[in-house]
Formats: sequence, C-alpha cells, structure tokens
Amino acid sequence: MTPPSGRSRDTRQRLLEVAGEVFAERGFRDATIQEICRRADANIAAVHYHFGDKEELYRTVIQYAEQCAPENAPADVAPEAPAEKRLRAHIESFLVRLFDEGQPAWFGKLMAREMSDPTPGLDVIVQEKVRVSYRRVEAIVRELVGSGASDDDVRACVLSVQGQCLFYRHCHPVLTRLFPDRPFGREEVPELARHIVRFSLAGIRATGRPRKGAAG
Amino acid sequence: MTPPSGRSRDTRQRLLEVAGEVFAERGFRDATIQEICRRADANIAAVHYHFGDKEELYRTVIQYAEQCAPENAPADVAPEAPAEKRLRAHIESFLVRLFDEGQPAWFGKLMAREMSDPTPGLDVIVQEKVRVSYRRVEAIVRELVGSGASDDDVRACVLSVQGQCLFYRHCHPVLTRLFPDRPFGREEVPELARHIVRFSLAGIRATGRPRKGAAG
DNA sequence: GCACACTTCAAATGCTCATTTGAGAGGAGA
DNA sequence: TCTCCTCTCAAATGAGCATTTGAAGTGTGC
Repeated sequence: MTPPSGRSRDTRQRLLEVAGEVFAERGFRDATIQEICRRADANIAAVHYHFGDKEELYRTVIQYAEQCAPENAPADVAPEAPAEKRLRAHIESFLVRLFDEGQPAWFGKLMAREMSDPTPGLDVIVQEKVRVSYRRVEAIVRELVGSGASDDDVRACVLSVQGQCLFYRHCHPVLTRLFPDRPFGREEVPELARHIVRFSLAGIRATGRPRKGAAG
Repeated sequence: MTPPSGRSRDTRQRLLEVAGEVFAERGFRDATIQEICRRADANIAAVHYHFGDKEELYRTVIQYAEQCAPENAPADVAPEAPAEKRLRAHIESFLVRLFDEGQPAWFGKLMAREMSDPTPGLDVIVQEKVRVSYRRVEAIVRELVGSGASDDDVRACVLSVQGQCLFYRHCHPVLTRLFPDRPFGREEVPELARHIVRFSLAGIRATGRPRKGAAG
C-alpha cells in the first residue's frame, strides 16, 4: 500500500543523492542532516544507520560523485586532434560541468566549494581529479606554446585557462549582482567558451614569444 | 597594575580587528564569538555589549575594512599613463591585496569568501567595491581592445583578467596540494603578475580582431 | 566620600544540531 | 507460527554556540 514514488528507491541511495545536492548548496558544515533527511523523505536516524555519521556520509558522497562522472575528459574530440580543437573541447566541457544542473550537477559545485575551502576528508580525492584535468590541459598548452616557454610558463598558462573558467562558478554570486540583466548559466556556455578559447590561445602563444608583454 | 599591552587598546577596536581575521579564516558561520573574544582577550559578553550581535559585528567589520583600505586603486601609476602600464599596475596591486598578510590582510580573504558564498548583510557593500574595481579595468580594456570588440567582448576580457587573479586566492588550497614545492604567496606576486599581464594583453588584443581564435 | 555612567565579568539560558536509543514493522526461512 | 535479520521511526541525549543577565569593577564630576 506504500505509494509507488518516494519510498520506492532505496533509502541509502536517496540519501546519497540528496546529500550531494545539499552539501553542494550549503557546504559541509552548514548542511544539516535534518534537511538532507527531509528532502530525501527519510527518518533522521537513517544517516546514522546507513553511514555512521555526517563525515562518513560526506566522504561517501564524494566517492559516489566520482563514479557517477567517470569521464572527466571531453568525449567528443580525438586525442590526436589539433591542440586548438582539444583546448576548445576542454574549455567547453569544463564549463558545462561547472554549470550543469543535471544528474551529477552538484559535483561541480562541490568541487568548487572544496577548492576554496577544503575539508579534511577530501584532499586526496580532489587532487586525483584535479591532477588529471591539469595534466590534460598541460599537454595541450605545451603543444601550443612557443619553444621559448619554461615549465613555469606552461604552468602559468594552464592556471590562466582554468582560472578563467572557474571564475564563472566561484564568483557567480558577484556576477549576478554586477550584471543583473546578463545571465551566466548553462545556456551561455558556448558564448563564454568562445571568448575564453580566443583569449587563451592568444595568451598562450604570447607566452612562448621571447619579448615581454608590456615593456618591450 | 594592568599590563601595558593587550588591555591598553580599546576593547571594541581589538574585537573589530580580531573579528576580521577570524571571519576571514573561517567564514561567518564557522567563526565563533568565543574564539574572537579569546583572541582579542575580551569577555564573551563584550561582543553583545559593543555590537549587539554577531551579524552586526560582521557588518561593522566590513565597514571598518573598507575605511581601512580606502585606496582600492593602485597609487603608483598616473591615470593618464598608457593602458598597458595601468593594466600592469592594476594586476599587481590586485594580487598584492589578495595575498597580503599585512594590516587589512583579512579583507582580501573576506572578499574572496563573500564572492563565492555571500552572506545577506553584505551584498551592497561588496558590490560597491567590486563595481569600482570592475569599472577601472573596463576602461583599461576598452583602450586596448580592437575596435571590432562589442560590449560583451570587453566585459568578457575584464572577467578573464579578474578571473586569472582571483584564481590564485580561490584555489590556493588546491595549488599548494598540486604543487607542494612551488609557493604561491606574496613573494611570487611580481612573477605571477608578469605572466598575467603578458597573457592578458595578448588575449585582449586578440579579442578585438575580427578573425576567430582557432580557425585562423 | 558619593552618585552616576560606562565597561567588564562569570554564570546562566535557550536554541540548533548531530548522535543515540529502544521500540517496532516487514519479510525470509524453518 | 516463531525467529532472525534488516530497516525505519519518534523521542531522547548531549555538545556547541549565540545571547542574556545581574553583579561587580573603574573612572569622572560633585
């Protein structure tokens, strides 16, 4: 006689998904077990029963998120494609992941949150994900940058690219206040990507050249 | 017979400064009045006496920080200097403010925190500060960018510049884990600034040009 | 000395929240 | 039917915290 919805899916599973959302929205500390259980339509003791405590729930959420988004890389471009194309593909897929409100939506938010305000249990996992992403962009930049570029130059370029992308998530609250008429969401990704690609390609190529930027 | 240090300065003043630090370190919610009072060597009821409550203390801290750092603009460059020079000066002073551990040190941290995770009482004030900074960079970019650039192009360039700078604060925890040997602090500002200037100048100039970035 | 305002203090007070408890519901196997 | 075993539930429990209280200190003008 139980209703077919809600109760139907495993409580543990529902908790996991809802917890991901709530942690992403509020952060580890500000998220309350009460809210997670309310949204998951579960009893407040369910978290303890299934996960032990809040921290363990958080850790499990991260692992779950990782296996949910197994392909960090953009699928729609061949590894042997020219570097420009791969850069464009990376930036687009990175932005999409940052903005997406879909299935593993909260993962991007969660990562962004962890980046600026890490919690103890996560260090290693963040690093694994971030390092992979970093290495891919590094390879691209290395192809594009001039021969005069040092390792430091390459790293700086990678961080410039990632910085531009992450900005739109990290500072989203500021952007919506600064430009109330101008949305910055999933819809605008192609447009944003176009700019970041053009800007970054020029920046990367300039980095390779021996002459300095302003003081000739 | 009271010791000459500690007690000497006004309790209210000490609370204000210490609270700035603590809020910057932990965020509004995670900061506890207990810790603020302990560090300020004040009784726990002092906050209520001098400020009413935690929120009002926070608001006062922001105002205090603003008047502490009245000159948001880099002082060491004339408004009529060439745009390249002004861009360099802006980027350097922005980075310094983000990294500085000096007097109004926590202000940068606090702003960074507010940007990604705003608290209700602050919206307006953040906007005032951010808008000023934005307008200055906008003017610089407008001079540098080609005539073919739209308003959207200009804005995107400004955000690319700010994004690159803010990245080093927002993602500092990630950077220290990703590159344990490579510090990213106050000391490295000139180096970082040099890269960001070169990268951004090229990016901005490329944005003005009609041809697309990748398909040349 | 004496009243008075301004500050500080230690000890409540009460709220929110994570965690625990102990009592069941439901189903599977004998 | 009886017995486990798994899972859910409502109601404690107790910790951490912001806020309040009422009793002192401390100085200033008289």
